[in-house]
Amino acid sequence: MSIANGIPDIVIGRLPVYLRALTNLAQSGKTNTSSHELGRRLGISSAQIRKDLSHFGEFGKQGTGYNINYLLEQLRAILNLEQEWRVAIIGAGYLGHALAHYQGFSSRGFRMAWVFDIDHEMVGKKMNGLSVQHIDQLKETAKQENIQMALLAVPTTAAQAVTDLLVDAGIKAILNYAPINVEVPADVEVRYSDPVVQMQHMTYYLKPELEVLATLSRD
Amino acid sequence: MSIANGIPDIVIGRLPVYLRALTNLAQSGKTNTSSHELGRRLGISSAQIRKDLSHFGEFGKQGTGYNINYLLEQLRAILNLEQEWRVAIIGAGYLGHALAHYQGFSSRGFRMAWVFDIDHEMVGKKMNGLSVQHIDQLKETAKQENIQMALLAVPTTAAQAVTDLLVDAGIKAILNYAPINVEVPADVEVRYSDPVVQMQHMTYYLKPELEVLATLSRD
DNA sequence: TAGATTGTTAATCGATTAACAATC
DNA sequence: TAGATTGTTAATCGATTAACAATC
Repeated sequence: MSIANGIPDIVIGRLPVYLRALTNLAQSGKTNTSSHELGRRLGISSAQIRKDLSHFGEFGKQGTGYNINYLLEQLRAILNLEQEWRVAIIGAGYLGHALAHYQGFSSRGFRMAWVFDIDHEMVGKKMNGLSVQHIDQLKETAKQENIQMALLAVPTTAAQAVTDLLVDAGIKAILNYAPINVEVPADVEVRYSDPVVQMQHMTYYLKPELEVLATLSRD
Repeated sequence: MSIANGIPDIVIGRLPVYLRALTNLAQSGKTNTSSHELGRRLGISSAQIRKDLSHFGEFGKQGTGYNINYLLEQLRAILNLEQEWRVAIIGAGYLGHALAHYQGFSSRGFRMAWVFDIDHEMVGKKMNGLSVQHIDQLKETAKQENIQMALLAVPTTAAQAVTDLLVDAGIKAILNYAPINVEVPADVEVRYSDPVVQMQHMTYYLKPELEVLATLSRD
């Protein structure tokens, strides 16, 4: 995570969530909303939403709230989503396959048109119309096609080594699906997507089963 | 997210990350570590790690740090991971397919042995050996098999309706992969996994391309 | 013993919330 | 106008960090 240039990273992290909620509201036919309505939908306070937005300007009107399309435009500009970002999928396994077929990227600012794998057997195979390339070609392709981001969907054991290749290829943002923390230079963004971390977060709040083990451990 | 019973939710959220890092350290053959080493790996301060752990007890020794296996055991106990949690995959599309084939669940406390879909055409098909069931069977199966958690991998348009079915079936924790905030009763945990939200968080920090549009918008 | 590292306290830092004047 | 809602300030609340006595 970058050191935020004045604006807290936790605020930046909420903007895509606002963007998503506003998009959903717009699709349901609404043209206006308020910090209260948005907050209710997201389970956060209206004050927090207004405060977050106030870091970037004034986007609403007293009495009537926010024009959804206008606020969407502004959020897209803030998040640098006025351009299309080019993203490589690294790893042509089941997860890479699912990512290559996911329909939700292009409408939200991302072009996923490249798949790489280290296995020569996979090279040339098609994934949703995309031809799998060998990872050795990454650097050249990344430069040519101006790829700045990668989704890392390789086995845990390969994650750090492949990350090093991504960095060497000039990739500046990595979403890592492998359950391991990778090291990168300070100018490279890394975020993590590990379902088990999220699931284990939830089990803390769940009622454990009553079972023999529980009884035994009471001694 | 639950209201934490005294212990901040943000602390709970870091425990699975500690658990993961410690597991990786153990696998690399180490038996001991320190808050400094762990912090360096995770990019957080050693003080924060010690403070987080201090909410639950004393797990280390002055001078020598932490026994990795002991700390792993303690963290598993805190996160209710001494039992195996049973988890249903909802949606037999590409993502459901990838989840059904993912090898990383069982070793970390989760048994993924059930796949449901709303499409009758999918019912009976096999996914990594699992027979896809119709969503109408969810409630009965969930009770019988004591399923408490679900991974929601259905289209956005179906997410809320299917969530209602999950809640009705007694599911108490949902990891939602659809890019929409769903409403649930207060006793149900929901967390989100939306790659685009993470990617849009990163684009904020990336240098936008220089392009004609950028020049024009400077006026 | 000397060095290392814990657990904890107090201080600092930062984020959230409540409240309200401004104004649509 | 009356009602609604913004943007912002100040107060509150909470999280992080620095420092260190205790002790392995």
